[in-house]
Amino acid sequence: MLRTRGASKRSYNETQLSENDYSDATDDYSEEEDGDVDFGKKVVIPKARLQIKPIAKANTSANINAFANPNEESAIAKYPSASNEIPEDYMPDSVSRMFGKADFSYLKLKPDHASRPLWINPEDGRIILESFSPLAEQAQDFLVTIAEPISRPSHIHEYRITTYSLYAAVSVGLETNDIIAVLNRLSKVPVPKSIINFIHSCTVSYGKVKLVLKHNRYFVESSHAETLQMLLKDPEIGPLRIESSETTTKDGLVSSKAPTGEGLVIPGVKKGIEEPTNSTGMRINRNGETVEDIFASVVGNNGDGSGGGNENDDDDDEDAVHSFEISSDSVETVKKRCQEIDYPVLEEYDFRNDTRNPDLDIDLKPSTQIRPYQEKSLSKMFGNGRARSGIIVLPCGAGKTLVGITAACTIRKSVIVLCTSSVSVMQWRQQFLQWCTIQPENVAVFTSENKEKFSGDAGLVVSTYSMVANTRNRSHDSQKMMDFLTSREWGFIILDEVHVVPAAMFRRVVTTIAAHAKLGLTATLVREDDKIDDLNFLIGPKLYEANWMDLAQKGHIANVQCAEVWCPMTSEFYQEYLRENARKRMLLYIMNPTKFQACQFLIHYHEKRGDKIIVFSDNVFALRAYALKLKKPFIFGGTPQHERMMILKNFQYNDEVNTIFLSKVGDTSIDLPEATCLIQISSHYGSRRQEAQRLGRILRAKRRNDEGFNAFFYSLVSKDTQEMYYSTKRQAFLVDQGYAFKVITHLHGMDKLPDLAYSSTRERRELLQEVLLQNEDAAGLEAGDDADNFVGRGTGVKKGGAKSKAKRTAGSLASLAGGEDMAYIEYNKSRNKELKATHNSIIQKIYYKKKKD
DNA sequence: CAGACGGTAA
DNA sequence: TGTGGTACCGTCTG
Repeated sequence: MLRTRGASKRSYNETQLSENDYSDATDDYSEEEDGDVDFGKKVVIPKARLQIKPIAKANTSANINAFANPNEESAIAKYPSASNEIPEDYMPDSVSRMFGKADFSYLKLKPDHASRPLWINPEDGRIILESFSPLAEQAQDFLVTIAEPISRPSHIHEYRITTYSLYAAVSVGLETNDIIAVLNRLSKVPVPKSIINFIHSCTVSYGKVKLVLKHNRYFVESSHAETLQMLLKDPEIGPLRIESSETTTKDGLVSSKAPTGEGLVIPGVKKGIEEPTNSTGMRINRNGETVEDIFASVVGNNGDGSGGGNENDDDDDEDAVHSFEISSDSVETVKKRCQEIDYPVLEEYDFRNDTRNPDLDIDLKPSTQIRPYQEKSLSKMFGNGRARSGIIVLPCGAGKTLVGITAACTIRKSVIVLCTSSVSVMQWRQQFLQWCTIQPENVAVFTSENKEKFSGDAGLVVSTYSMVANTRNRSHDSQKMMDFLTSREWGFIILDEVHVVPAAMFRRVVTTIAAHAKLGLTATLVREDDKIDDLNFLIGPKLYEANWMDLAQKGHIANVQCAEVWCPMTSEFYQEYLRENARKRMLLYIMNPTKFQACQFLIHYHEKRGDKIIVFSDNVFALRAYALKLKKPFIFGGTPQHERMMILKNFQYNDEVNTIFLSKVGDTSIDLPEATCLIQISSHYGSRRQEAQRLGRILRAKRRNDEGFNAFFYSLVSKDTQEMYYSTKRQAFLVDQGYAFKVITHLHGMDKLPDLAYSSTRERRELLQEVLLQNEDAAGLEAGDDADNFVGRGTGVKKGGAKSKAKRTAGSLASLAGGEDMAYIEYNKSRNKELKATHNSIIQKIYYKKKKD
């Protein structure tokens, strides 16, 4: 039943598209590269492109239709049925939706199109970037500013212009005409009218309305009085205005002088790293350095300081600022409404001219240096000399914390940091003390066990979302601390793991804490619900998003080989699987003996190489079963804190503990030591964020660059089960980031592994009985009953073991039969090909086994 | 310190 | 095509 359902969702035609199309398309370009092409030459779109799915629903408030949400399309691939073979054309769907149903053949190519890297789809604002173009890097910088990255595999990147992305572009200082000019410059075809209109209609109203905090009160501000009048006539916003005691003009608005400011230096920027011309450290001017760079390289230097004065676009009105007050309770509503009516609210903090709030004595230590991409993200934030509120997206291990700390050192006002767990609270505190000069007495931690204020009139508070968002009874100390937090004005708030903020309770923190500037940090700006867009008005636009592949190539994060291992169900298990209901099925496919064996094999394999391995299982029963059987330590929710610490310490330093098993605790809230190999045994439910977060656990393993890949990520899935469906969904985020997932259908040598578990029918029967029994009285299972006395048992753990880092041994492959260890097919062929050419990894030595002749 | 509770993610 | 059952967190209480 399952099989037919899977099969009916997608046709092979669609999945087949990506690879073929790339090469076709590339050929098209190179054919015309000779230069003497007619302006009128038609674009030839290979037939396959024309029959892809219709584009999904139109985005709300988009002026041109069909701004599709990529996530709406189901990512169900067709899986082969009972046989062990994979069809040759099996392919996941990261880019298959690229061209939509559009036929571009009516578009006229520019004569020199070959040297221009962009295609623009006139119908939905999708932009395709040829990432092999010499201009690709600059084009990417530009695109990431004005458009949303949708999918960035190796050769072709897909972006989309949306109302949000344009909002972000304007808020980092780009102007309508700049956007269009650069776009036109980069595009192979003239920018379509529809797109120009869209950009115009979106951007004219952007940046006109601001929200400012004064004396702990909120004001909606604009240099255009008529804009505010318009807002006040809005049925939702109008009633929310509160009468200010200040003298108001006859139109009900308060007027004051507009602030000015220039010449800001971000600390920590190493002189002359990226731009040798820049000898005085990076000075950021009103236009934003990065943007200008793009203009210079792409548009040429004709701009005579192009785009100057983009902030206050109507010069005549520049000096006067009008405003009306709203209560803190209505801030969210007002911002939401403004976003809806295409007047998104800009939040900027002119911290250098803020004399009312006391300065915080904080600076980066001289030894602290930030990386180019960290600097780039910060230049988006401080591009006009003020602090813009918004979100910075960096992969795990890329130094988000340091970005936050540097921002705090730039603003130099009281700062509050919110985290999801108390472990990260301590980490933030520690990192602040490590990287910058803040004094410990100026740092306060606010959690259930620590409620001390800082001394002095400015300081740093680190706390958790639940502490601040709590609506229930507070302890006395907690209430006092909370009063302290709400009674004062904060210069800056850092929201760690900002993707949690849209949650119903957590979102209130952004208004209960009155902060001038807000910075959201996350690795994965995705949620499985539709709340992620709310961040646009809760926090602000996405200011910067790093490309994982870029960072990996530049050695900032690890280069990870991802693989999905297909484990056939044993016949006994599959029979039961078909019989059981959804809940029991889950346990059956997780406890599938073949999967267990695959796990055992991979652990064995990677331990021999000297890898440090983390095995993830969402399911606690399976976690324990696997770990106990393999005699490895495990940590789950019920594991007491000191035991966790002990296991992690051993994992980190003890040569004999190279594998640990983790439940969902490992996703967040555990400070994991470096690992180089990750195996997921239970990965049901399609959480892209969880998948990315787990992969993030091995991204720090970047120094050991001995074989091209520094780290390995395996997902074990039981074949022909529900798991296959979820697995594809989960991978979507990583595939969009450009990761290639290989499918491994057979682990050669697995059956020859000594002590292979469940190799006899009897053992498998017993396991099945156990699983079925477990199912029956699941209620009777006391979570964690014998976990306590497990630690270290049977693993040969020597407590406080020898301090030595993992070593890689290269020789292990030879010991494996024939060198053809696994059979695989490739998910993302182009990416894999690339890697194959330069690297000599394990999986490479493995080849795709075709059908037996 | 356990246990109740409410929160989150999917 | 949506909701749900599970694992986990943090906080407060006695």
